[in-house]
Amino acid sequence: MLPMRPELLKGHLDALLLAVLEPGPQHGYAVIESLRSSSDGALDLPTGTVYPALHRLERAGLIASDWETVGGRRRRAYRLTASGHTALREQRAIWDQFAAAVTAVLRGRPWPATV
Amino acid sequence: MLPMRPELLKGHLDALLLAVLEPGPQHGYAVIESLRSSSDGALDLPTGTVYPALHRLERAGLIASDWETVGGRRRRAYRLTASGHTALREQRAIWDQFAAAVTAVLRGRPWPATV
DNA sequence: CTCCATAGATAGCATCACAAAGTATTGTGA
DNA sequence: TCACAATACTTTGTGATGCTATCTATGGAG
Repeated sequence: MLPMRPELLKGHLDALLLAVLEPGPQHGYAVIESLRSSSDGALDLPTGTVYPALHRLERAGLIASDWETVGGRRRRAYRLTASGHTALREQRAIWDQFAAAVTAVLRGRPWPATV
Repeated sequence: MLPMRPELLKGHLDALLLAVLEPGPQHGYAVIESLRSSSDGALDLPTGTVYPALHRLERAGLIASDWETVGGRRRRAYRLTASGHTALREQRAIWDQFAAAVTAVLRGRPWPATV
């Protein structure tokens, strides 16, 4: 698995985090592992990327957190808010468009008119 | 067509430019129009984005340029170098991986083991 | 007792697309 | 004739954001 260039993720991280939290609450460390496992190691994000991003999403009101203690360890469980669910829907649509556009250009073929 | 958030493109622009230049030389202004038309308006990049990016690619040796005058207007025709062709191949592979990983996470399904 | 996995935080940096402003030429419409 | 759009290129500065590096802390394995 090639190491992912850092900048590639820019602007797409929020969508990934929201998507990972969609099935149910998770704490930060678990989010990192979810991303890694569900992408077969392709998305192996450092804590310095994920934790600040979660804080940002919480400030934006897209997720909320509760502290919990499990096995003597404090952890913060994040869950999607209503706005978070809405944002995730939008982000998915934006990603689909973006991905289709980039793929079309990279393939050198014109945009598929029939979508 | 939704306005594309700026950061989404980060790290992917080089691949797009190389791909547009693959069929043959083009000048900057034409590159912008190629991107717009081949993405049905989704990729409508400002000159302040494209021209510096072309300079960057030229400094990196992935493209080369020749000045030409057409109808009294000076324009710079860019073409892929050998390194540029190689880079484009790599970038396509990287994009495919990245797109597959993001799509998998957004779809909430595990990475397809059979690729 | 040391080391690793778990769990979290953050300061500072680097990258890069973009906004905004400018130069210059050609063609068009009033 | 004169304003304006389209063509064509350039550059300065800024903002957003992911990453590196470093730090704190606990629990279990060896």
